[in-house]
Parts: sequence; C-alpha cells; structure tokens
Amino acid sequence: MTTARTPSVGAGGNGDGDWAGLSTRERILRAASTLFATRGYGGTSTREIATLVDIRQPSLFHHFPSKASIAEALLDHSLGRVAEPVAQLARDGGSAAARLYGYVYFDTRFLATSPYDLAGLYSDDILNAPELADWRRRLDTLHDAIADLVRQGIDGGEFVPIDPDFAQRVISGLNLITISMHHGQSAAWAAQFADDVATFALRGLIAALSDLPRARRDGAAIADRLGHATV
Amino acid sequence: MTTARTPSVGAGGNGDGDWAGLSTRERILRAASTLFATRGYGGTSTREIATLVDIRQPSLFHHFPSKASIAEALLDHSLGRVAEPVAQLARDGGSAAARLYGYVYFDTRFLATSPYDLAGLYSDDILNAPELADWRRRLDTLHDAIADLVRQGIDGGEFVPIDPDFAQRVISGLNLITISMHHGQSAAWAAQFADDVATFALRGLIAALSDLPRARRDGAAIADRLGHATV
DNA sequence: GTCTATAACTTGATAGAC
DNA sequence: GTCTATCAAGTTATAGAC
Repeated sequence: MTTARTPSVGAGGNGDGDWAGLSTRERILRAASTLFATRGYGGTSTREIATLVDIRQPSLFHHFPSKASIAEALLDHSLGRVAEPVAQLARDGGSAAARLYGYVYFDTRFLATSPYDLAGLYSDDILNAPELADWRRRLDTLHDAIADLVRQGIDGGEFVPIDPDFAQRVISGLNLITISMHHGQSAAWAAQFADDVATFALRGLIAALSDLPRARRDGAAIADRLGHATV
Repeated sequence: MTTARTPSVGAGGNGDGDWAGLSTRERILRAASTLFATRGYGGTSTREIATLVDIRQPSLFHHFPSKASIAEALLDHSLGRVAEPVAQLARDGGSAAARLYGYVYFDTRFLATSPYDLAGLYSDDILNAPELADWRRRLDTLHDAIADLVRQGIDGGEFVPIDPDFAQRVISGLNLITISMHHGQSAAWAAQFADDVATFALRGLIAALSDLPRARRDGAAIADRLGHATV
C-alpha cells in the first residue's frame, strides 16, 4: 500500500528565507549551511538537512554523492575564489596596510552578501576531516598569506610590532564574526560594513593613525581589483 | 609593546606521557577537551575519548553520567567562574577602558594557563544542545556585560563609535584565539600575553591612544581584583 | 528526481561480573 | 573502578520502483 507523496508543499515556511524558485540543489546548500552553523558538521545529520529541504533523506544523494561533498560545494563557493588571489596579493609590492585593508574589505563584503551561513565551515571539526584535506591546505595558504602581509607591514614600519600569527587569527576571526552576524545582505549595506571592519582591523595594527586615510583610499582600489581577478 | 613570539602548546601529545599521576576523571576532561576542539562536540564519540584515556568506553560512565556532563564540567571550569564577576564589573563605575582591559587581561591569563583546550566548547554546535541551555544563558550574560562595557565607553567618549555587538564579538573572539593558540602555559608567560591581548583590544577601541597607559595601569588593578573575587 | 526499503555501521548508554 | 557484552536508536549510503 504505497501512498503517493506530494513533493511540493510551499506552505511550510521553514522560517529561514523564502526559497521559492530555487533549485533543490540550492535549497540543500542553504539548509546545510544553516545547520552546519548551528549544530556543527558532525552534529548535523543528512536527515535534518532533508527535512529542512522537505525531501526524504536518500533524495539528497541524487544531488550530492556524499555529505562531505555538500560541505565541499560550500567551501568552493567561499574559500575557492579567495585563496589564490590573496596569495598573489601578498607577493605584490606596495603598502602592506593598503593591501590588508583591500583583502579584509573584499572578503567581508563577499561574506556579508553570501546567501549561505558559512560559520560552521571554518572550524576544526569540519576541516580536520580527511576527505577535506585539500580544503584545509587551501585555508592554510590563505592564512599564511595574511600572516605574511602582516609581517611585511611590521618590517616596513607601517604596523606596530605584533605576533603575525596572532594578528592573522584576529583577521580571520573578523571574517567569522561577519559570517555569523550578517549574510544575505544587500551590496550597498555590505560595502559600508566592509569598510567598518577593514578600518577596525587597521586601527589595531597601524603604527600611526594618520596613515589610515591613505591606506583606506588605496585599499579600496585593491579590493576592487581583487573583485575582478580571474581565479 | 613587546608582543612576544609564541611558543607552542605543551599539551600537544595525545600520549599518556604528561598525564602521569592524574586521576582518571582529570584525564577524561583533558582528552575530551582536546577532541572537542579538534573534531567538535558532535564529531567526538565517547569511544574516542575512552581510547585516548586508555580505558574502555563504558568506563567513562562511572565518572560522568553522560557525554554532555563532560562538557558541563569543562564549562563550569571556565565560564563558571567568570560570568558573574564580569557582570558586576559592568555595573561598577569608573573608566570603561580600564574595566575592559581588566576583564580581557583576567580572562586571557586564565585561559592561557588552563590545562584544557577549551576551543570546542564555545561554538554553537555545543551550546545549542538543550541540556546545556543553562550554560548558553550564562554565556549570553557574559556577552551582554561586555557589550554594555563597550557601550559605556562610547557614551563616555573613551571609545570610538562602534557597534557594541560587533566589539563584543571581537573581544570574545580574542578569547577563542587565546584558547586555540595557548593553553597550559606558565603564569609568567600568560601574564605577558594577557597584557599584549588586552592592549591590542584597547587599541582598536580607544579614541585617544594617549589614554592607553592610564587604562593599562588602572586595568591591571581591576584584573587583580577579579582574580580575588569570591564566586 | 523523488520515493520506500534497507544494508552496514556507529552512536550513547546500561547490566552485571570481577 | 574497570571490564565484557549488549541494546536501542541513529548514522551514511545504496537499490530499485515509479
């Protein structure tokens, strides 16, 4: 006695956002990102994801070959397009303060407009999984580039003496704060917020506050260039 | 301004070497904290904890009635002794900059000397668990007190205008960075590091950098008082 | 593309011997 | 206080009907 299920509901309203018109794959990504953020990767089951999407659990596997591949798609969306351009930025010459502003602005604006809640993706509990080792390596590359940028700023006298590893963690922490406070924001709002965050980051690092306006102006151009970089 | 280069953490080895003489209960707490930090709460099984302690999995339940109670013991150790004194601190009068320095210094020094790797305890994946709702509430209390302190600093003109909620997240992020970079450090080293971190926090918030030496001096006294507060 | 059914396995926790 | 043995429930993932 197989009772036919009506797959489309529409009235449910899972409180999150309105997913009308989105593909199932896209709804899976958004549901998974929310659950990863609130319950962790290990604490999220594929059943919970499926329930939020309003399909049955095995139907997920038509769109993604494994649970880890859902996380990989989200990592590709966020980390995939920033790691290499920033590594290049750290090799470019010029003011380290302006380049750091440029990176923070660029990444903050991107994360604040992302439709996904990526907070759960950048914790050890997910990146230590063996099948995501490649993504862990790419995140390490990004972190190295940021620490290198800080080191250049210290060596050039633009920044106060500070442990570059500590500073890198603070900057990466700003990204996580951005993610958890705001996602899915409008472009205009995100641009304002990105300036606030990048300015705040520089205030903590810069030796002479009188250098800030210049770093902000030059950094805005660098952020713009990052946005157009071919990855 | 002597932000020192960083030594590595002593408790890196999962071996039983540095656990000689510790009670089984204590070894469970240390093993669990390490695993919660690296694999998340949901991603850590009681079998993994037991393996690291070198006992069988059911033996854990002689020392703790549930997996969640292990997390609770770690939360009690860290959050338990700081939430109320800091809430009181936010109600005290005086310089907000000095009080904020005092809190950050106090908490950083405590976390850097803790034998546990508490990084995994302060993420949503664990604090959203229903059985830990009381601890979530206490953490919210701490966060409210910090945001309130920031708000007082802005209203009094000591701090630059900034979103108090954003500033609170940055300060709490500094705690997480401290936890993940250093634990099990010596008291002397931790005191130096705590000054570095608290000074860094104030640099980002304070309106006039010339106020920093006074806030640091007065804040050191406040941190000392927090250390002697009866909880 | 989604479903039902289920395989193969891991999970937290309990019972009871020693 | 630790063990062996085990349970009920939950896990990811597959098979095959429609």
